[in-house]
Amino acid sequence: MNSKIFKKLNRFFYSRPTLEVASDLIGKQIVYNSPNGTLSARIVEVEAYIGQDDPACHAARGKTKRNTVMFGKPGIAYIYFIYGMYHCLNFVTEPEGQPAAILLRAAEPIDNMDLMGLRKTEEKRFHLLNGPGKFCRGFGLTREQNGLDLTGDILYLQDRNSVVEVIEKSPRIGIKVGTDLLWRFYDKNSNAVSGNKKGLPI
DNA sequence: TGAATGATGCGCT
DNA sequence: GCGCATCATTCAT
Repeated sequence: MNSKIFKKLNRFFYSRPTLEVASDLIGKQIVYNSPNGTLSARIVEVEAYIGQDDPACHAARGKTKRNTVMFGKPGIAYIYFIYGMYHCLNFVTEPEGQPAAILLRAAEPIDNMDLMGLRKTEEKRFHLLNGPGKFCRGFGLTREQNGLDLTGDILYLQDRNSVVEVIEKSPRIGIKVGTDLLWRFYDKNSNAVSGNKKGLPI
């Protein structure tokens, strides 16, 4: 079976230093066995949010009901609701007790684009998942999936040995503090990076 | 074609 | 009440 040749990312992968994990995530495949079918995409853009000293991190002012999973074990999905209408998906990193996570900002659709497209039609291929809110909308992820274990069989990441020639770094997007840190990573050669107006036909 | 803005709900002070 | 790890649309240039 195909699943045998792809290695699912395990707990140890996520437990490492967040910036290492973030860089390694570019080119990996995210798979979601949703109620409507299996969706998958190639990750092309992420951002790191690390600990209590990062002013932009949700954990900067301590543990709250919302950010609890960030303080838990690595390899868990942290999903929050934002701007009254969007969701953002993060992967919890670092050993338990060290709050940190990686925001998934953009991906290239692989399997079941039509399912993603049913939620938002007339999209072009590389415009379907090119933003954190758009990714969750395309995949149908909401707070109901907050806390899902990424080492399980519902939502997980795997290594497809996808080639990434150039990983670019930049300041994180959409925040007002911590903008001096170059904690955004993206595949320079992808057309699905957020903010790219071009896009290509399906 | 770049900048400004409205939509919309919830977590946190 | 305020502000937010966003996005699509509108408006000005």
